[in-house]
Amino acid sequence: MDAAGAKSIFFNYVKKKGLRNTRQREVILAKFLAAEKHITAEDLHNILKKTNPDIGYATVHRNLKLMCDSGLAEEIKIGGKKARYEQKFGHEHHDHLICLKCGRFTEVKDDRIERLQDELARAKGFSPQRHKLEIYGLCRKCG
Amino acid sequence: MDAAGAKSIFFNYVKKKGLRNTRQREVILAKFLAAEKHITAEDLHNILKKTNPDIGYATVHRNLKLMCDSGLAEEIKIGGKKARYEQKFGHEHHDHLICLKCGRFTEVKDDRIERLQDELARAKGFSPQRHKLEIYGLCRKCG
DNA sequence: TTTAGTGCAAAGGCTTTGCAGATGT
DNA sequence: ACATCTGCAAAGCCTTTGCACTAAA
Repeated sequence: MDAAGAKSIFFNYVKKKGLRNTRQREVILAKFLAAEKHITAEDLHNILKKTNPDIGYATVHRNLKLMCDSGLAEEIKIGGKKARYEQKFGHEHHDHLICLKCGRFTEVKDDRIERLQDELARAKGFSPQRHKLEIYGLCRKCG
Repeated sequence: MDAAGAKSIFFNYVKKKGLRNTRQREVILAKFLAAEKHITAEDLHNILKKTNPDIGYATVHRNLKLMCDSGLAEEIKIGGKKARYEQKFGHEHHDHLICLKCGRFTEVKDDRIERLQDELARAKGFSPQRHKLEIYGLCRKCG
């Protein structure tokens, strides 16, 4: 699915909720979709300031939260540092390899692990809904 | 290993680092070891206040950090909320099932998952050191 | 007696909220 | 019109730090 698709998902959600389609909301969404994978609210705000210096930090936060509610974005916090936001749409679930030296993330996924996680949870009488797997270590460059 | 063993690990570390063995340090450690598995700094501070009302919050934080450095404790942050501290000692690595309704944690572990994680990382040229797996869903009671 | 440790309060770092004015619908 | 949205600044929340004093070694 392309950015236009994501846009319509988001604005359908907004409409359904009786919320409004503002100039800021539109540009925040557009820049978010065009941005790198794991962006912070601050980074996004900085990008926005170039073209829309009037947009406030709070508005960026409010809209990122709304994007998460709509299912378009997901908040991830790594190491208790500031939140990062990831596009979920057209972007299937994955886990992260996080380099302890350079801090870069790599996305990975393994169906066998996914399946085992599910089994493991169910074996404990738990109904899994989602999960987060982060593997910390050294990447190829830093190792 | 018992609490006495944990204590000596910690104070050996403290000594080796040229640090000191204070009254506060001793009681913070003792209460931490006696406390529930995933305690927050605030909870620990509250417990301490009962017997040692003079101990400050900052001191609790400072000592929890020291316990982490010594390898005795581990800081875990779940959902970006306040940090929780876990006893690592005599307590092998495990993952967490986290109930979205009641918030309770359950510890789980599966060697097959551990192995696959390792393989997966290495296949990407990554040298894994540690990882964190959190599975969110509903526990038996809340499901 | 020297240097780490402590308690307090203040400062940080990030996120959230209150408010008055602006703006979609 | 009227409720949502926005920008600003202030407040929150938790953690960390600066400082003068206390206390290990």
